[in-house]
Amino acid sequence: MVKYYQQHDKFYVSVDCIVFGFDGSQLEVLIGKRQMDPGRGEWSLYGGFLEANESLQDCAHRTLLSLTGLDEMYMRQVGAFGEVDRDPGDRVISIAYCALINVKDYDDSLREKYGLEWVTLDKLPEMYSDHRLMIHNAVMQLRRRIYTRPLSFNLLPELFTLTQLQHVFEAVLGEPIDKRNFRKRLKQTDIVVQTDLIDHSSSRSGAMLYRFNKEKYGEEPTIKL
Amino acid sequence: MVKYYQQHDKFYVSVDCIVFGFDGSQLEVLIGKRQMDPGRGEWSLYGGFLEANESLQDCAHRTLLSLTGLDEMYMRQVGAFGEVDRDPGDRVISIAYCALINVKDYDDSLREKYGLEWVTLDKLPEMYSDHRLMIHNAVMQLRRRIYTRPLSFNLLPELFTLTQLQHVFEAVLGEPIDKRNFRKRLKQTDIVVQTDLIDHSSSRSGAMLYRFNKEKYGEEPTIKL
DNA sequence: CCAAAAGTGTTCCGTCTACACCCATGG
DNA sequence: CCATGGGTGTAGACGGAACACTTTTGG
Repeated sequence: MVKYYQQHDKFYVSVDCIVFGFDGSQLEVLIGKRQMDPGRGEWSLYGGFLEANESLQDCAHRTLLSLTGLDEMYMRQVGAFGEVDRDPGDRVISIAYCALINVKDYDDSLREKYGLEWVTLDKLPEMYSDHRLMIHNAVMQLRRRIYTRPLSFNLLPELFTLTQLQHVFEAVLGEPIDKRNFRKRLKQTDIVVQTDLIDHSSSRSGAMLYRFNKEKYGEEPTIKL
Repeated sequence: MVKYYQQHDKFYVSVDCIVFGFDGSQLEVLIGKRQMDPGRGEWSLYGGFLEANESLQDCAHRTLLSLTGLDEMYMRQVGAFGEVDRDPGDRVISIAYCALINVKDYDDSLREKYGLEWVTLDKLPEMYSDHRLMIHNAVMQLRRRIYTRPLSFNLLPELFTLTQLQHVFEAVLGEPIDKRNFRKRLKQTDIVVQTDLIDHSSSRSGAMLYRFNKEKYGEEPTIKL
């Protein structure tokens, strides 16, 4: 094979994953203490180096699969980070991806295996490299998109109550939402479907369980909430 | 220096620039026929390979400076593109940046030197690699941001009429806007300042010239238009 | 004098917001 | 029986959309 670009520099390329979960009232991020040098022991996102035969998406997917055991999840590129000295180990270009998962689906033994912790956004520690900026950008992206894309459901179980869904919105946006207005808007879309099941875990009288209307919103379309 | 990441693969990293201009009624992109193999002769964005001592931003800036002769311009990352076979020459990870320039400021001899053409969005030809996708994503980003960030001014001269400004919005959004409503909203912000100059180039009776209120909107803040 | 673009307000309608009470149930 | 969270409707404010005519002046 002809080598066209030989005269140019090559770089390490990595993917860093911002994994968001929801603890019932707040957004959480999965972070761990770095287990390699440099920066061993600093709080860090989980990432991996790009390999020759995989796309950026593939790399993010592979990283997230090993990390969570989950194969299908919401995943989206946040952006590329390329400051010269962003990584103290060597020059690394990193592409940040954010993922949303339902904490209940998450295999906690994997969390322990990798030494990871769920940390709520308001308690984020100082972090390795530019990982804090990555998280910040990911949150901003989430906020912009939550009202127009059906992504909140990725943070919830298959069945959820409307109150839980509202809590997700409040956690992402960082501000309270009026219950009646929220439900009114929901009803105007057909984005959630009522089931005949009732959840008794959080209320004496029980709350209706809903599910996301997957058929109509498969490919991340635009919604209006 | 200790080499921490030696066991990992390295990649060529490039920056591709989507340069938008405005011809008075439509958005245009600066593209050229590729002057190197592979893909020689195909329509392509202008890009450059990342060098060891520069950040992604720096690389985009360097590329745009050599291309346009302009040193300060609106520039923003669109995203990273990393499909395995996206570039027929070799594996290249490319970060797309979009820039907005005022065509009048542009040194046309540079355009000819690099063999570039202004092409309106509705006449985009087939393009090299994934450059069409990059342009598409850049346009979508522009549309999302135009009402909340003061970026339209980058496509116009220092002094402009309100009609010109409206045409920029219409070109970006791809749909007509009501003149009176547009001006009413503009007035509610203090984003433009009227000058006492009159433009006679497009009208018998002349139109007031305005300028962007730079002092208040220096660091790309949020506006509401 | 006429063609062409600039400039200017009002009304209506729909949307968003604020707001409070009853219900059902498990303990 | 009572504490807790679930569920529901309305009125008023606000913002966005639709809409047409007058003015200016260069040719």
